[in-house]
This record gives sequence, structure tokens and C-alpha cells, in this order.
Amino acid sequence: MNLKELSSLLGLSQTTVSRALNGYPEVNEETRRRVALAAEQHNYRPNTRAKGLATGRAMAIGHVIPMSTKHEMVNPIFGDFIAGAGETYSRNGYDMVLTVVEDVNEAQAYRNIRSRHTVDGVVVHGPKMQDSRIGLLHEIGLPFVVHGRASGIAQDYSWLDVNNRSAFLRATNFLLDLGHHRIGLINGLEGMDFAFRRRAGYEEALKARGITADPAIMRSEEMTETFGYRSAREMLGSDNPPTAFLVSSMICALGVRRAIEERGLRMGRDVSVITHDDALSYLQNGSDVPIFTATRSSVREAGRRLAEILIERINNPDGPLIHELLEAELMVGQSTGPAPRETQ
Amino acid sequence: MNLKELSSLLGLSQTTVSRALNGYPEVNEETRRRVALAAEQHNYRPNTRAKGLATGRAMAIGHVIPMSTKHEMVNPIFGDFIAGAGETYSRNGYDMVLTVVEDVNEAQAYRNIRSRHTVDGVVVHGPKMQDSRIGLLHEIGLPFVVHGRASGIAQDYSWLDVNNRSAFLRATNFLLDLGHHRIGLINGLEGMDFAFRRRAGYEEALKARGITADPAIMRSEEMTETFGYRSAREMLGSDNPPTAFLVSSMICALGVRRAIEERGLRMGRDVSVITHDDALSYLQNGSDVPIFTATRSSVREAGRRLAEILIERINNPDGPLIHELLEAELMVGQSTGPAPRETQ
DNA sequence: AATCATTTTCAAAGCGCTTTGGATGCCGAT
DNA sequence: ATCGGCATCCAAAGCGCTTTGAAAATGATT
Repeated sequence: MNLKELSSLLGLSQTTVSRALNGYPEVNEETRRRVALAAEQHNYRPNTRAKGLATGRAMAIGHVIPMSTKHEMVNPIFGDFIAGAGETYSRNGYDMVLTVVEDVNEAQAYRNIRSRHTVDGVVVHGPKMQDSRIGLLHEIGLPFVVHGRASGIAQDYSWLDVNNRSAFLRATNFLLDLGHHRIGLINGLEGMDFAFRRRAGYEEALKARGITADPAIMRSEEMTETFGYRSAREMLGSDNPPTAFLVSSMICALGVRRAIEERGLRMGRDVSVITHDDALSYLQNGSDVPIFTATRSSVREAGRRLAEILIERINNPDGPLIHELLEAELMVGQSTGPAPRETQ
Repeated sequence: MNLKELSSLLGLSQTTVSRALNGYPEVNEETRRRVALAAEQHNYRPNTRAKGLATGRAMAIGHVIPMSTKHEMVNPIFGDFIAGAGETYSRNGYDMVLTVVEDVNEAQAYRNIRSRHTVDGVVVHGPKMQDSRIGLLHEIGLPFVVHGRASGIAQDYSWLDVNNRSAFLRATNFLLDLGHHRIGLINGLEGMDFAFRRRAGYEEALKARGITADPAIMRSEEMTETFGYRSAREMLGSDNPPTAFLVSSMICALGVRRAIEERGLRMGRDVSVITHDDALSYLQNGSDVPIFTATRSSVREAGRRLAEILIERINNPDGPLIHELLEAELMVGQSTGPAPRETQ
């Protein structure tokens, strides 16, 4: 059923039917009702492509997912982010189109998207420091919002980010207050902006208490269970092991816990752990009392909100840029406690 | 840059340019080169919507993600599946469009997709027993392939599935051979077809050795870490605790391990665990020797292959239906060992 | 009854592409 | 000189929608 058929069925012109359906004022309310009813009955929906062609709007938003051939990691937060953003899209009549692309071709992918007119805007995921995508998107004139920020970019742009620095600063202080002096940092890949900021917060807190960060107990890698396990295991086995860990993701933290327990230690008593928790739906931090003390910020909620911002930008491209900094909650769980006495 | 501009720039008709670019034979090779070069230089890409409108093909494939308002779980395998499917799509010039929808509106979402002509086909995720989507998609005539199968559907349809029954049958036998008689099952939600088949495999293996499955040590829920933890904890605390667990996902298994260790037991020595492992990129089962003995099947690879099947179906809708049953590997890791002596 | 303003409807153009059904020119064959 | 065949190109229609500019119908005003 297309517009032509529907309108001839109603004995009306396409113009009128189209207007009736799109809520234009210059159509009799009685007619509008008739049209709406018929559309409903025949399950009429305008052809997306035709509509897009006529209006110049795709009513779709793009997400480019770079996929490295080397380290084949799919971002575990991706599912939840998408779920959140998807809710907003649905509510506003937008589709979400994903493009999986080898990371070397990422720039070309954005250019394609732009010239093929498939989407009205894009979300930039996982910004790195000096991220080149921001300049590119500006250049080709594709509306976008960044999930996170990119340090070292002069240009201004819209973003939504968690205050990673402040979260890790507070977490570090929390551990320091508990008497921990030697705190291991198990962080995401350096080069990722969020990892950089978290480290900055960590170092800042240490420095404020006159402690210099020790590279021997700082690691930076892709955040897998294995990485958490290995890092913690190594550090705990060293001469001067940390009494606490600050970890960048729940998955890593699971590995850290494994290493702790493997050594016959008890998390929360012998070794404290604070992790960042993205509040992933399939990886809840316990049910009532959190397992891990955590800096918590829902990535799903971020997706929801970021999608709103992007839609706002699309509707009003010349409007002001939007910046939103979410504070993570510091939730106390069972994985932290006072530092053990010096003699252990 | 659109076709009109490009062709007038070249002093050719739109027809010729279009044909040159799409590899039609009736165009001089010399001209074709000129056209290709100009297109390249001006970064010309045909407008997706216009092309789609003209050809009647969207060059896009849909994934409908139902989102329950009650249990807000995002499927953790989703990211990896999408990554795999996305690779295939990219290679074949397809876009991927996701629709997040409240589960009560799922049927309507498929109808929308169909009548709006946004995609050429869809992937059906997480089939339940008696899944109603299959009948619906048949009815509205939208090409589709199911990731998994739906027991109790008479109609035939294309699918790609892991042999869940056989995987869990083998895993159960493996445990039985190690002397375990009391094996707990920590399964996904009943109603999900895969969970049903896994239980069937488990029960079949037990039955073959004259053991009747004991509902007291069988659980079925959404597969979270917490669910694994709770289930294992309860069972281990009972009068007649299992000596081994068969678990439906790695994430659950992490919870099971936590419960085991919390009791001061050692996984692999005191209690054995086999889990299904979807080979998620962010949740690798150890690096060299697997942590968990596991029935393993890459969901990413499944995505890749399933996308191929769907594209094949779209290109040849009247071709034969395709069924592919992948066997999971049974990988021996550190989480299994002989059953402890009766007296413990 | 004639005029004007307002409401309601419509025909047709246009969005950017593909594709049908010719044109045009060139060649060798008649 | 004429014709058929072939290679190469083109004008125009059509995909299903929105939107412009104009016409028809209605109601209000004199």
C-alpha cells in the first residue's frame, strides 16, 4: 500500500492525504480522521526512502564501529550504549544504522556516510586523545556528538562524558583515607581519552598527599578479565605489593578478584578494590550490597541522553554546542576496607 | 556532488555515467575510465535513498532488539554477533539498521519495517519456543534468517544454530566420566529455545546412565553473574550438594566460581564446572590454558555466517532454505577434575 | 446577488537515482 | 549507394514521497 493507492482509495489527492498524515493544518479535521483511519486499516507507512528523498532527511543516525584486525576487541559497553540510544531514537522516529569498518578505513567510512546521505548525524565512540575524527566530521559537515571527549583538540564540539578525572580522584582519596598508600592502577589503553583522564585523577590525588605515582604498579591495556588477572597477579607477587587496586572496568575487576583469591587473600580485607562500573545490564555489581566498591555511571543512560543531544543538534545545527559532564557515583561495596597493618 | 552535476561536468548523460559506474557493458572502456576517475576525484557516492527508491532495494538489513521494561537485560552476546554480521555486511555493501523496541511492540515493529521498506531482510535474535515472529515474517513476506531455532514451529525457515543439545550432552558425559553423579544445571531462561535444548542434552546424558535429573539442582534464569553466584551458593549449601556444575554462559560461570571460592572450595578440584563459551572478545576464557572447561562456539563467527546466509536469501528468495548446525568444541580447561571421594 | 476572505483540495514539479526504448554514428556486407 | 548490425550514447519515464502554487468550495460581508 503506497500513498497513491491509499489516496485513490479515499478519493483524495496525494497532497491531501500526505498532509493529513503529517499533521498539516490546512486539512479538514473530518477528512483527517477518515485518512488516519484508512491508513491504520491498511497498515500504510510511508516508504522511508521516498520520504527521505523528498525531505532530504534520512531520519537515521549512524554509528561507525571500527574493528581492528589485530586486537579484535568488541567494546563490551557497546550493547548497553546502543540500547539506551536506541530507546531515544525509537521515541523520535529515527533509525539507527551501524557500520562496521576496519579501523584503517574509518575516515573513508565517514566520508561515504556523508556523501551517500544515509544518515543525518553520527555518534563518535571511544574518542582517543587528539582524535582525528572530530576534525574530519567538522570538515565534511556531518552533525555529530562525541561520547567522551578528546583532549588536545582545539576545535569545540558537542560531547557527553563522565567526569573520569573526578571519579578516580575521589576513588583514590577514598582508598587513601582508608590508609592505603600503595594503590595499583589497572587502566584502559593509554591513548583512550577516558584512560588518560582517570590516570590524571589518580595521580592528582596521590600527589596531594605527597605520594608519587609508581609506574611499577600502573598498567594500561585493553580491559579484559585476563588483563585484570595478570596485572593483579604480577603486582601482588612483587616485593612491594599494593594493598589496593583501582580498576577501570568491572570485567577487569573480576580478573583482579581472581588473582587476589588465588593468592589466598580476601578481597576487602587483605586487598581493597575499587572499579569503575558502567552499570551494564548483564554485569550487575551484586544485587543488594555491591560486590565492588565502584565509581558508577550508567552507560545506557549516557546513550539515551547522548542521542537526545544529537537529535537536538540535527534539528538545530546552528544552535549552541552542547557539553554534558556526568558525575559518577561512588558506591561503597564489599571490596574495600582499611589497609592491613604494615607487618603482614 | 550528485549524478546530475557529475555527468554535466563530464559532458555525458546521467544514463551513461550511471552505467559506467555500475559496470554495465554498453559503455566504452575509455569513457568508463574517465567517469571512474572523475567520480573518485569528486568523491561521488550515489545517494542511498535515491538509489534505493529507483532499484527497490534498501541495501540494508534489519535487526530488531526487543527491550523489556521489566528485566532490562541487554544480551551480552549482542556486540560480538553484530561485529561478525557487520563484517559481512560491509563486504557486501549492506548497511545494518537496528531498531530498539519495547517487546510488546515487537510485531508492530516488524510490520513497520516491512511497509516502510527500510530493509531487505531481517535477522531474528534469541528465538523462543513457539516463536511467533517466524509466522509473522512469513506472513508479511520479509526475508529473514533465525539465529538459533524455534522448537514447535511447523513451518520451515532458514536458520543457523549451535548444536546446543549435543554440546550439553557431551559436556554432561564428560562430567559423568569423571565420576560426577550430581551435576547442577545453571541454565538460561526456559522459554528460550537454546536453554530448552541444552537441558534436553543434559537430561538425555543423565538418563543414559540411569540418573534422573533432580529439579533441586536445576536453575533457569537470565544469565547474570549474580544468578550464577546465587544458584551455586544455594546448591552448595544444600544437604546434598552437586559436585559439578554445567553452566550456560561465561558470565554466569564467573558467579559460580565466586560462590565456590567463597565457600573455601577450589574449582576444578572440589567442584567441577563446565560452561558454554560464546568466545566473546571481551571475555576470553583465559589466554593459554582455558580457565573453564567449556563448550565453545564463536558467536561472532555465527554472525558472519548468518549474514551471508541472509544475503543469499535476499538475492535468491525462491532458493532453498538454508539450515546450518554448528558443533561446539569441548575445550578442556582447569575447572574440571575427577569427582571428589564420597566422604568429604 | 455580488464580492471578498478563508478553508479545503488538487495538479504538478522535484528529490537523485535506474532503466526503458530509442537515437546516432560507424563498419563491413550487399 | 544502401542496408543491417553493432557499439555507444541519450532523453525521458518512473520509483513514492513532499511541497509549491493555484483552483475550487465555502462562508461572511456588503
